[in-house]
This record gives sequence, C-alpha cells and structure tokens, in this order.
Amino acid sequence: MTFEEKIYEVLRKVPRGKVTTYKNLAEKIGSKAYRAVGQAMRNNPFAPEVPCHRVVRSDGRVGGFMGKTTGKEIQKKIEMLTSEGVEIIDGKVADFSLRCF
DNA sequence: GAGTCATTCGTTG
DNA sequence: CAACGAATGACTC
Repeated sequence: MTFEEKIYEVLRKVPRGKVTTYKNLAEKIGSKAYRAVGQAMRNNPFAPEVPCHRVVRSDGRVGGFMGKTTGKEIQKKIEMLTSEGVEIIDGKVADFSLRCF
C-alpha cells in the first residue's frame, strides 16, 4: 500500500455532492505531500471510484482541471460536479467551506 | 539516476 | 499586500 493508494481510499469515502482539498487528503493520510496527492489524481488508476474532480485547492479553486492539463475535457468534469450538486462558479466551488468534507 | 507535477506554506520586498 | 522559493511522493524518460 503506497502513499497514493491511501489517497484513493480516503477520496473514495467522500460522499457525492461534497468536495475535499489536496491538503485535507494529505493530512488525513498523515503526510504533507499535497503535491503528491495531485500526482495520484493525475494518474487516476481508479476512474469512477476516485472522483478526482471532487478534489479542489485549499482556496476552493478547481485546480488543474481548468486552464491547465489537457484543457477542454476538464470542463466536462465541472459539469459533472454541477450535476452532482456541487456548483462551480468562476472555476471555484460555491460554498466551498460548507461542502469541504 | 534525474526531471516532472493537478499544491501549500514560509519568508522577503 | 504581493511575489518567489522550498518541500514531498510517485511516475516517466
């Protein structure tokens, strides 16, 4: 079980309609490698079980989903979040503090 | 073996 | 108040 595997396990526990942050995940597994968390998301060996789109920055920003990485397909994830009940406004999570797992 | 990456915190100007 | 650099862990070349 590697560090990233733990990330998937914790992220997997996040209920639908809620979001979490890289920092929160890293702290939950007992590490401060926030960046490593993003790495795990980038790999995303678990497609639907580990919703990387449910993970956002500490500021509530979606992070590397928009404007970075591939570019367009990312926006589809935003719509998926909205469909789940997570509103994304200006690339940020609405009521992020309330939805933070 | 070295470099990269979807972040966050701490210090300096 | 704003900007830059450092740290962390796995993956790829």
